[in-house]
Amino acid sequence: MHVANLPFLSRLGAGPANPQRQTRAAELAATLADEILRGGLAPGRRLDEQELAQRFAVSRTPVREALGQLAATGLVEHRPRRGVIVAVIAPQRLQDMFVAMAELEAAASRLCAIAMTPDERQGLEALHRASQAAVREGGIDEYERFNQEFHSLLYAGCHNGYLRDLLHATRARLAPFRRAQFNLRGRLASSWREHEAVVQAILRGDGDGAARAMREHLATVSGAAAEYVAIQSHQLSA
Amino acid sequence: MHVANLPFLSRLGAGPANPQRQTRAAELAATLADEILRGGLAPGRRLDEQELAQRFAVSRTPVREALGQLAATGLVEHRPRRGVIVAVIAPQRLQDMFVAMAELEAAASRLCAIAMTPDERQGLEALHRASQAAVREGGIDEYERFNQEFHSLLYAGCHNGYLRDLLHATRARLAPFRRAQFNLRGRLASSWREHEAVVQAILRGDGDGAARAMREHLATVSGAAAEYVAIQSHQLSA
DNA sequence: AAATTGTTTCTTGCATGCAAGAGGCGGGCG
DNA sequence: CGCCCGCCTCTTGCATGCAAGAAACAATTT
Repeated sequence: MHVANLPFLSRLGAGPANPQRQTRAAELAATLADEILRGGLAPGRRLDEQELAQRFAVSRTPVREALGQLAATGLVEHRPRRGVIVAVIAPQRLQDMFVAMAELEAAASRLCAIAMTPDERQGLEALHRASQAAVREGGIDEYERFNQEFHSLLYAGCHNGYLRDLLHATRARLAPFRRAQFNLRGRLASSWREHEAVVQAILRGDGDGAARAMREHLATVSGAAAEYVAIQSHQLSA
Repeated sequence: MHVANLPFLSRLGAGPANPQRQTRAAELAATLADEILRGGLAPGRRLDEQELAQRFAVSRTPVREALGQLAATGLVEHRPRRGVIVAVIAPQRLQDMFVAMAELEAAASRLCAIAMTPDERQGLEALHRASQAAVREGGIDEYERFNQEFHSLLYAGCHNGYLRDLLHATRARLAPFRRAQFNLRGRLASSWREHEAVVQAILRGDGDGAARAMREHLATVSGAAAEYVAIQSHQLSA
């Protein structure tokens, strides 16, 4: 690339209210992670340093740093001297992740039953009640939003930052493989009832009950893993 | 979609020598991770690029890549344009990690009760029986080795690679704060009895019981978190 | 003396250059 | 006709150079 170092151009498009400027490498890592988790970059796809450098109008150095960071998080795989590819998740590992996710959510539910503040309990109950309307009217999209918020309240309510990080990260990794719409179709009512069991157990301070209810709830959802092979092969062919 | 640090999936510093040659950056990252987890580099300590470059006889480039990877795993903290320091773990987060660790081990125990093969069950029982000798003779070091092996068998027996990774990573992060000897002194017999409860539940296929027993076992151990403040302030002053 | 501001120095972030490994290709060989 | 081996090219890994930000310092002012 023959473009000289033009640092005075770097703020273009960055927006005016840039609170605290990050490094290029961090921005790139965030952008690429986003694309991967959204499914825009299929597993197995090669990430060429020069190509990315051109695309983002930077030199290879920050690109390399970004790829290295992504490799450290497991989102991409680094084969020494042979380049970087988007990580390919084996079907067995995906299955493991769904199972582990259920256990993590169960643990969070248990902690919620013990540790949630009265306000948080009220908030959870209120949200759950509100979602009932979406069930009655069959609003899948709306219910899915309630569903996400429901789980987010649990992540917050467990009052455990580390567990919350594990949950967020695992959820993000599983996001490309969740077909929420698909899973919810025809299951709105039963999903709501499963949530109901979780909520009631939490409200009565029954940690074991909350954990069990959540595990059962997710056991049905995680059947989605079966889809994986089809999705994976489809993505690889693209 | 926002991707936070995914500190827990790091395989840095784990595992034996890689047969295939790695890059300098990866070696450096592994070495530094090891030093940090062993406590050789205290939290808050500044990591100077040039200094590290000299020490390892490389240029700043691979050092920077290594530090970036460590930052992605959460082991160090990167302040843009202000350098890198060894991550300082807040007391609250440490407490959270102990609690989460207990939940993860409980989950593993549950899965063991369900999924362990007959061979694995026999192996676990055999190890547990063998460790009884160390208890009788008061061999703390010996018992600690049995203890580590015991937990390793559970990590393997749950047949869930993702959960195993979470457990390994969390255990590694907590390693500097575990004072195993301290915790075991005078507790050998009770620790063994707690293990006994876990083993028996697993052998009879009682997942809930195994999880509960493991949670109770670790609840006593995690009191170690209280030590943290003293350790931390001591390390910071060095 | 404390605070503030201008200056100097040090460190980081990024671009570029170069050498070595990996993969592709064509020619010689079985 | 297929296989193996050397060459060539492309990519990666690392070193180096340079500019900008941050910290350290000094001098001036209040």
